[in-house]
Amino acid sequence: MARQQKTMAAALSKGEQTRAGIVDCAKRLFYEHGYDGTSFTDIVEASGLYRGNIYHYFKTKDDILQAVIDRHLAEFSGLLDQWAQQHKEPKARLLAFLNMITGRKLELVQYGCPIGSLNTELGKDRRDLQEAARALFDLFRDWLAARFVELGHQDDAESLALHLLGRAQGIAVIAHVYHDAKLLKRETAQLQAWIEAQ
Amino acid sequence: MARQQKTMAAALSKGEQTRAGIVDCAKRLFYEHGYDGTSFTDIVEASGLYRGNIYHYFKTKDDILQAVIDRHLAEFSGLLDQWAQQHKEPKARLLAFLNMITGRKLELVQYGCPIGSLNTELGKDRRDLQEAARALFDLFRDWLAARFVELGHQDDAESLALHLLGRAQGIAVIAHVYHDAKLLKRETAQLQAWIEAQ
DNA sequence: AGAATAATAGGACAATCATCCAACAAGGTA
DNA sequence: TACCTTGTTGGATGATTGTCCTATTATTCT
Repeated sequence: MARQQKTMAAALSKGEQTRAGIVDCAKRLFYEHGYDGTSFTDIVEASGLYRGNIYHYFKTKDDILQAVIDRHLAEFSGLLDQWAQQHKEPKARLLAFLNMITGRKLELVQYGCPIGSLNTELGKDRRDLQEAARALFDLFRDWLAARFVELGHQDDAESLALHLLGRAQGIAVIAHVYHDAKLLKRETAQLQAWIEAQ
Repeated sequence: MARQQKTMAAALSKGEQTRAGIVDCAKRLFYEHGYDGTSFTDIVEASGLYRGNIYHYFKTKDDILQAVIDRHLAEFSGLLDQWAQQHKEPKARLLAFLNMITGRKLELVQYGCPIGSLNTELGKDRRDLQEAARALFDLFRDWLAARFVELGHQDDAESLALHLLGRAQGIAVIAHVYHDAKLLKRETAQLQAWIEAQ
């Protein structure tokens, strides 16, 4: 019975729901307060569980982070597929990437880029975890590079992808530091022009 | 006697030396391990003091951070003055900014930008401290903007300064995430061309 | 229905954290 | 010399951290 439910779209067992809820809360908390700034207690309280219970799902805090990274990967991966379906022109697909940025400008201004700030934090003292978080950059880098290949830039597709990623990161950092949504709009508009010139 | 020594250039009293040593160690530790990743014990051990002694100089860890920010401000401010003296042409002065980045590429690749990563970390959970750390960005923004005014961009000098700062931040983030010094060189070369086109 | 497994409840653990204190030594000043 | 400020030593503080038990209850499978 439960096996059959699993084949259905959104039918999760009770445990799977709890686990997903923990990852949801942790994802938000890690984004808003950082990995180190979020304690086990914070996650426990946010997900409405008891201390010991969460340990039934994740052995360590690092395991929770890995699950959060996997969740991010799944969500962004879904977004990329969506963009590829919605737009057929390479440039239109690249512009969808910029639309995500402007569409999320409020949270970006308030908390910075979830991928960039996570990597920056983990890069300081947790190189092992940063390697896992780097996969999020890889995901975008490869997808963007594929678009530049579509545009005929076979030789420097990866360089262009990393250039675009870097520009986006820089915009996020400055917009976050100065809590300036207008700056974010202005700079993404410049990036848009850059894409259209490729 | 001690009063007279203070009027001399590099004559610090014993206490002032100890205090400067604490700030030195904290500056390095905060950069390499982050603010939250550095404990009081770490600072105490790195500066070769005893636990209680450090409290004689700084009441709280936040006070140490403020002193570290002030130290950064003083050092970068000295750098900016130096560049202004060494170069008279506005573009040459702007290129000196890029030379700092390429000159520090090894530490940038290893630990990221000291200003950017500090602001990113503090922006998560310590808005009060991030406001203090933002002064480091202000310092560069204002100096760069003054150079763009010299180049005749009176109206959008600040926008151009923030654009340049953002580009530099993005380069630092990506180069750090991928530990890629070549990427840093390649991207700064593009920024150099951008400056020369202004 | 009964057995096996998953999930919940609640507390305990040692370690580490920033902070603080009080006694002590040193050094310059009167 | 006596005094007072500055600096040193070394430990103690309570709060918080991540991790880990052990019962007990709920769910799932046969």
